[in-house]
Amino acid sequence: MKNIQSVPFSDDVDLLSYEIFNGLTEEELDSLTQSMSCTLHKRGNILYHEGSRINGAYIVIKGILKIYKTGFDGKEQIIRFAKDGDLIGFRSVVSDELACTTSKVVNDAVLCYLPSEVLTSLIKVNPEFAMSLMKLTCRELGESNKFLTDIAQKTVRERLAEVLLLLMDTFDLDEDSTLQISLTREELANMVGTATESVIRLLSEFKMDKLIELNGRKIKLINIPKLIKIGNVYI
Amino acid sequence: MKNIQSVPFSDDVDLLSYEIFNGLTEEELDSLTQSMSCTLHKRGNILYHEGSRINGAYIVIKGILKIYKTGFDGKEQIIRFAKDGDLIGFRSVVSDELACTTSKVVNDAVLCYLPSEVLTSLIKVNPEFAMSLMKLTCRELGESNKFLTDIAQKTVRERLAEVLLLLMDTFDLDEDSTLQISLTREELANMVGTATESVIRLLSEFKMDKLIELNGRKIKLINIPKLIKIGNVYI
DNA sequence: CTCAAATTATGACATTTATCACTTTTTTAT
DNA sequence: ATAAAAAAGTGATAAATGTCATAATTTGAG
Repeated sequence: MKNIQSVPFSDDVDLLSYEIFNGLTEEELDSLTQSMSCTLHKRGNILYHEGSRINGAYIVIKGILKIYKTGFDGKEQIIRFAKDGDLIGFRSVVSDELACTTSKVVNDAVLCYLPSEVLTSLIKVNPEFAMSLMKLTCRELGESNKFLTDIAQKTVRERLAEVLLLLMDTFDLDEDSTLQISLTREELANMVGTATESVIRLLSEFKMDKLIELNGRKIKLINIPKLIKIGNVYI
Repeated sequence: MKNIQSVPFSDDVDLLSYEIFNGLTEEELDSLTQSMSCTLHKRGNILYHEGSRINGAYIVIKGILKIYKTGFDGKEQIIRFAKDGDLIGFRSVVSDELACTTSKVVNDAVLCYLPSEVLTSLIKVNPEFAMSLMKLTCRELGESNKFLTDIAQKTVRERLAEVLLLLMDTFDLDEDSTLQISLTREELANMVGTATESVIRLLSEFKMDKLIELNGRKIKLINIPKLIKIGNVYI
């Protein structure tokens, strides 16, 4: 497959710098490095499909992936994005269930594969690591519940404002206060949970109201306080 | 407070029978029993509020609680229900964050309080217990993501059918195929993520279509296959 | 560079769902 | 048992959002 390439594990990647691996000892980290295989994945590549059995997790070294579920009529619902330092696929490994989401590369990514035996044995051997993974999952659960409530109660307009701010938090703005990540209108719709046309119209409205500027897929946030107000986002 | 009463820890409650405590040794279980304080909570009692700091989790011995988030305009979004054997409040203890939900007693409940130190020390000492808690959280996360997708993509009608089936799975039907749990229309609306009036109207429609029978808050499911079809529920 | 495919954009319209105002019924507390 | 409060039910209406059709523009593969 031309869109996956094996890449040597680069020595300048410092696993320790990733929050998840905080509790690991030097030796554990070394053996982890040994058992990892790292690959380069091109945009569009699917790591795993919803419903498939996965035998390990991936740590994202570089790049961006979208994690989504596919609804009854085939429409994607984006659950979250993963970027450097994020662990993906881990939920299915631990819960011993089939993957409940699909992971697709949005920006070319370098990923390291962690076989589930390695992961579970680390959990059993190192309680601090177990705790740190558990924290991770609990935070994710908190976010998922929050977003569930938002989708249930906020209007599409409010949710779109919120999503723009969420993207700002996750991927930052460049010097120009433009969102560093660029998504298609459809992908935005799949985050917000609405129709693509609705996102297009609302973005135009936001532009008219001088909240944002649009330049193809680049979105520049020019009135963040107002977006916060519209999205009912309390920080 | 008259709606909380301390109750002696009854010897016929077998903690081991709860899935979460599977991995614990006899001694661990004994010391756990020692450090637990059990109380009886009346309907309407709030265990903890969203945003409050909680210093322990509760194991539900008996009764039903609803776990919900409060939206911007004060509307509740029910995330899940907890019943015998379920652990609640645990997420905030582990992630070391403020409670992100409120827990309210729906059916009078007996709850045992587990101080967070006891819980965290058990996690550190017993990897199997840690794993079992992690599994629990991961499953919950999977469910939350599924529900998120449903709310984002399904119609209110579909979601109501789905919620009825969910309640069937969680609380079973009696001999009469009536849902064992009875909720107000507003509570149903707060699960489905819609207005109370919409639930009232849709329940009437379901009744007209001979899918259910209504008797006050008692809901009898008389055409489950059709409900499955309407809710697009694949089992 | 070029062309097909994908994406973005826009208008018209249908549908769903929320909101409000009000009545009836049920539940709860005293 | 009775009054007050809460919940259930109903209709009218408005607002939000989805759907469909179609055109313009952009993107990306070769």
